[in-house]
Amino acid sequence: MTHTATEENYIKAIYHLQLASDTVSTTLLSAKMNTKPASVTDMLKKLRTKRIVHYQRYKGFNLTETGNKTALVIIRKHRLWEYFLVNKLGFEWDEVHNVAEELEHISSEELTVRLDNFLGNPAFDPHGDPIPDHKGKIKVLKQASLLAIPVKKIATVSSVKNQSREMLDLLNHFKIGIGTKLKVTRRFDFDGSAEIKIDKQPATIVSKQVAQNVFCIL
Amino acid sequence: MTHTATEENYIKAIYHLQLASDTVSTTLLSAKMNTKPASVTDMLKKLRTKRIVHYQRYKGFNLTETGNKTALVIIRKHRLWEYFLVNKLGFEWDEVHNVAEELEHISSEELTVRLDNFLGNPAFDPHGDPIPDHKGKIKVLKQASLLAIPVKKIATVSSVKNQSREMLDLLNHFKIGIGTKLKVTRRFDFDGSAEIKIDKQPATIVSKQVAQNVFCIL
DNA sequence: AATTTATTTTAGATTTGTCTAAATTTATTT
DNA sequence: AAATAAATTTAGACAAATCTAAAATAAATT
Repeated sequence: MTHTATEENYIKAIYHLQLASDTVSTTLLSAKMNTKPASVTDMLKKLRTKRIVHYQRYKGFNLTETGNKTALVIIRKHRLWEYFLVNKLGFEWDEVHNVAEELEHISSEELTVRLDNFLGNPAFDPHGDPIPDHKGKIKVLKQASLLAIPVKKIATVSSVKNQSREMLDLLNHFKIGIGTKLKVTRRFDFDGSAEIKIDKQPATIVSKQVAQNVFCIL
Repeated sequence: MTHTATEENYIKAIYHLQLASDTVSTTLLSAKMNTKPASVTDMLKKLRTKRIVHYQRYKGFNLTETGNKTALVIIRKHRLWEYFLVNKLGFEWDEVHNVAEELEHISSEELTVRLDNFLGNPAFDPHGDPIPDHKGKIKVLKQASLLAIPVKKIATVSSVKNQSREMLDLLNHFKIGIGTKLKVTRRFDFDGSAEIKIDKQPATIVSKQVAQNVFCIL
């Protein structure tokens, strides 16, 4: 079955909200979609007849098996295009999201397969988020933020949660990117900041806000 | 001003019909768009308020200056994506049209610029159709079909009108592609077929239908 | 437990792009 | 030039995705 771009956007949004909690509420989804709760209710009825969501009035909702698979296809396309935009067209990190929001709705399956191969079947997008493979399988990394990793262990930056321009600027200044190896040398309880060290460079301090958003594998 | 994908499709269709004759009729456009004449009338009113077409009821219509520029932007994107699909992703000729029909509506100007550069600013798409540059300028070739070029002059295949799978199959069999150098050695008036020669290969005969669709520069 | 508050749903309206059927205008033919 | 045919437009309707305002249900508080 095919879906409109709007339906796909709802499906994707439900998927992301379900990562936090299994059943999703109307108001929460309306906030994420920048629509009114009434519009969400209308859409849920449609998605229910398409067997994309389990939904009973007043009881919240979540994706069916089919809905989940559909979400993963959309996310796969989104992240493959982000990879393309950054690694082939030279876009910056923070510029790609909106364009990828449009590209993810291009329907051709053949296109997705060929794009995936052209890019070398990447497992992670430029922000470090995993790209589902053609079966919908996701590589899960055991990640922890700079707030949570043990002190003095070398870690590799694997993803960055906040994908704003401002964050990118700051990380560029610190010379931190996906794949950067670093260690947390000290933590300061007063403000939650952390001292980090990259190679032989002099140690620097990153704020709690930064530390919360930068994830590493050990 | 921005346009919906549907509006863009109408604009592009009007552009193509205008190549044949300067003013376009409702029925002709409805046939091209696979809609009813009444729907075309509705859309024309909208495009008129957007100053995309000159239109007076019962009198036909054509694109304004603005409409023309808009059409060229859409065609530019369509052909750049076709080039990408064939030359980077390895699609065949005849598979790319439908996908490019979707991709041409992606709105980011930055994307178009970067894609163009990534591809090396190509002047012609895989079918030999010219790709408008960022100013809307088109490289016009003095082309003639195999029916019209003089006998025994070496010519270079520059474009193919019919872009079907069947045509591609036949041209692959003859080893004819964009850029192939050949000459017409004889013509047969009975059925309009032509004998052609490519390099040192033995001469072959192509039907009138093929000859009409293959265009060359001298 | 009753009341108040918050959430969710329904009802009815709007916009976009389409349709059919009927009316109008233009073109063609006798 | 009148009659017929063809093309075009109008009028009114429908589905999709949204909205506002009001009603219904659930959750929280006294």
